Amino acid sequence: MTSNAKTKAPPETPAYLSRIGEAEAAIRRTADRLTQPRVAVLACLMSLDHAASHFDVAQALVNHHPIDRVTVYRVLEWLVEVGIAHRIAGDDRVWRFMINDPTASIAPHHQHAHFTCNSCGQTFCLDDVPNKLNFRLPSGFKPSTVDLKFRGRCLHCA
Amino acid sequence: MTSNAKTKAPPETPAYLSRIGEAEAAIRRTADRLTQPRVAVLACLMSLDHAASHFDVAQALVNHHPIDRVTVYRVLEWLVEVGIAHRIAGDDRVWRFMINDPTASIAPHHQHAHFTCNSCGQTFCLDDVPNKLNFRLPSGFKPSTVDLKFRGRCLHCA
DNA sequence: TACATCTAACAACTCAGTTGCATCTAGCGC
DNA sequence: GCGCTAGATGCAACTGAGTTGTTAGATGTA
Repeated sequence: MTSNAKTKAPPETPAYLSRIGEAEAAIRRTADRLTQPRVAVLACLMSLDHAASHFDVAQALVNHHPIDRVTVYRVLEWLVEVGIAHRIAGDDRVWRFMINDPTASIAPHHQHAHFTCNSCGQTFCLDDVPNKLNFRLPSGFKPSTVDLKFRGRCLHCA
Repeated sequence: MTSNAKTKAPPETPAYLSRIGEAEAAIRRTADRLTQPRVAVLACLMSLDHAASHFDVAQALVNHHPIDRVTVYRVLEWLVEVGIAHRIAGDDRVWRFMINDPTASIAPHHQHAHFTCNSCGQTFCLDDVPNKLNFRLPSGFKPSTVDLKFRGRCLHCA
């Protein structure tokens, strides 16, 4: 990256680079292999406070860790499989991914809440869903998981 | 439809046919045109107690009212636009549609709950979401709508 | 270091949903 | 009842997210 095509310097140190070590440690804790794409994708998710699509991740890594889009899909799927991340179905038919809260690692996200901002479009993960919502299901319905989704304005756009 | 190609009689009167009149009346209440596809699609949705995808609708109508799939998409979108139906984003990246409760026609479905059955895969609409769930959002988040989604076993599969 | 196994990259594919455009028709005026 | 016109339908082609198959390459272990 030279200066001939750009007039002002791009941000040369993306936030996710500082999470590389943390990501490596988390991947080592799984029984699976430590690879560059896994580290980069996980570090990227760790650096965000909101859910990211496969495209967001690939875009964030394109300068320092260019990764094939199929690999991004597979790594994200693997992160969900090993319990490091979870996926969120958006309104635009796009999966978004977010790191699980490590403090809730035993039964991650069986009770879940998300907030999607109508202004910036980002989805945030809200933990601490109470075990008993004051909602009465019709008789005959036996729920096993609950997903609570809010829409409105996030703290950045308020 | 004669008996030469079939050995046993198919169900010749799909449930939606009995809703044709009701559907026509609802469409007349809008300012828009009364067309065969609109009537058929709306009658089909009216005959179901669960949410249907565009494919489900097209499939249900294929014998008596074969409709182009693009038209199904457009009619479903129109039904949402005029407030007769609403759409639900599923976990399989497929939109599903369901009639709005006419008794809640003023502010339809700003507070909404759905139940997706892990066994039969169908999505049901649960009305009567309380105005105040006992859930505290982090400060800075200003919600305008809530969508509560349960997963488990429905009353048919329990 | 050699090897077996798992992973990444590439290409091609599937499928839900969209767009463009020509044709048709519901509803209105006459 | 007839003709006109805005708006709806049907067809074909497209888009874009996500998946699958296969081969080459990287990883961890003996």
